[in-house]
Amino acid sequence: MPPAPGDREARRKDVSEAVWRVLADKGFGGLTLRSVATAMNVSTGMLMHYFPTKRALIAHALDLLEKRTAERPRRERPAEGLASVRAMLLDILPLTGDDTARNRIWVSSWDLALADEGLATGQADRYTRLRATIRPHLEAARALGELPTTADPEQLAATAVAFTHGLVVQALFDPGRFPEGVQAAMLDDFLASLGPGRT
Amino acid sequence: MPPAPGDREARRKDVSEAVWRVLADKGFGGLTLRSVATAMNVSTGMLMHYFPTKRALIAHALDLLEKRTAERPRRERPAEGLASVRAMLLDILPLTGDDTARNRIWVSSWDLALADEGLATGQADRYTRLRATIRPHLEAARALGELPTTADPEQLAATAVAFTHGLVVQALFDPGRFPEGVQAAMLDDFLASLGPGRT
DNA sequence: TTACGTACCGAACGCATGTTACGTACCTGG
DNA sequence: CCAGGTACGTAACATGCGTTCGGTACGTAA
Repeated sequence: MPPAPGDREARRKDVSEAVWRVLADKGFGGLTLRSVATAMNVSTGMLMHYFPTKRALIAHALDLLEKRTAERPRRERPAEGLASVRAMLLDILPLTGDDTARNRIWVSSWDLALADEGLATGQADRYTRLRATIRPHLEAARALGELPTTADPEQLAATAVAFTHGLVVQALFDPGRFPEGVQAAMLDDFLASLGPGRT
Repeated sequence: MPPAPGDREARRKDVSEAVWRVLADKGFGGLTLRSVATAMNVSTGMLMHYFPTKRALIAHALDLLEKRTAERPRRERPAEGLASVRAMLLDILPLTGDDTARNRIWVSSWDLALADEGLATGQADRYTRLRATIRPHLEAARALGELPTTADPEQLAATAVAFTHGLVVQALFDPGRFPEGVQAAMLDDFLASLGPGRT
């Protein structure tokens, strides 16, 4: 029997940490077995014990990205409606260092995803799920009178996601111009513009 | 003297075409001297005659991307104000095959740009210029009463760019869900929501 | 104890990459 | 005509990559 049955998951966690560090400052283009190995001061052969091929490592990196995104600390959800949408989008924006790293890695993964059909549909599904998560809150907002009665929640969800991720990209490239306050103000103005009150 | 002084630029144009083809379906991660060479049925040595190093080839690819973006066919600009902004943003969205390829290559370049400080500031500057191009039209729109008098043109330009590029990314990954009509409708609704009329 | 399977290292392999060197064809200037 | 420089192609080079292989240490099972 294996000498340390519980260590295996612990080791994989160590590898995950090293993969994350590499991705955060080199991106997927700089993700290599040796870079990960030297980042945790082990040999490449050790990596192969836990991830038999590089595809497996990349798959693990993407899983890790999705997992860390799902398990990131989130704001409490305030009252239903646009306030909830605001909290969800604030949780996406690169306001803290961790958020910045996570977003940076997501953007980096797009190069890979666009070149691989399987990864591309995975990313498309992820967007679909994100819109589906936001949509009920927009429906609630409409019911509360925070949106025009003619508003299309599905389309608005796509618009909100578009605004948010477009802001993410601009903020990643020019963090000095998009500090936390600016991002929050842009989000608030964007959400306010969705409100009813026009002819 | 060189045997064909005018051919040099013609040859570089051929190389550009091959580089473009490679980028369009492999991205920057798949841009290699041999992939370009085989894409135009020549040897790698021939490439080195025109681009002595790979950095030069990458720099040329980025220049090409910027040039093709700048020189792409554009809609006529209608009346000043939001209608002009609409035309500018429509010119960005991936509505045609060429637009899709161009946007795909831009997104692919972000992985490279985020890992290289020089390229990152270049991309940041590009965004600054794009916002600066849109901003005067937003000021005109405000003067025309198409925007609230309290509107901040610089911030609105950033918001419009964010919405547009966020939509670009979603559309690239899920073109079936974002056909031309959907993208245009989203843009129109987004611009309409900026209008005055609220308390 | 022995036997065995796991964990891991270090070195090597095969391959693709960027780059360089050498050779040849060709056009141009004298 | 010839001399020389340019435009390639061919072949080799060194490097870094993913992957494989033998070997050692160790803990468990019998």
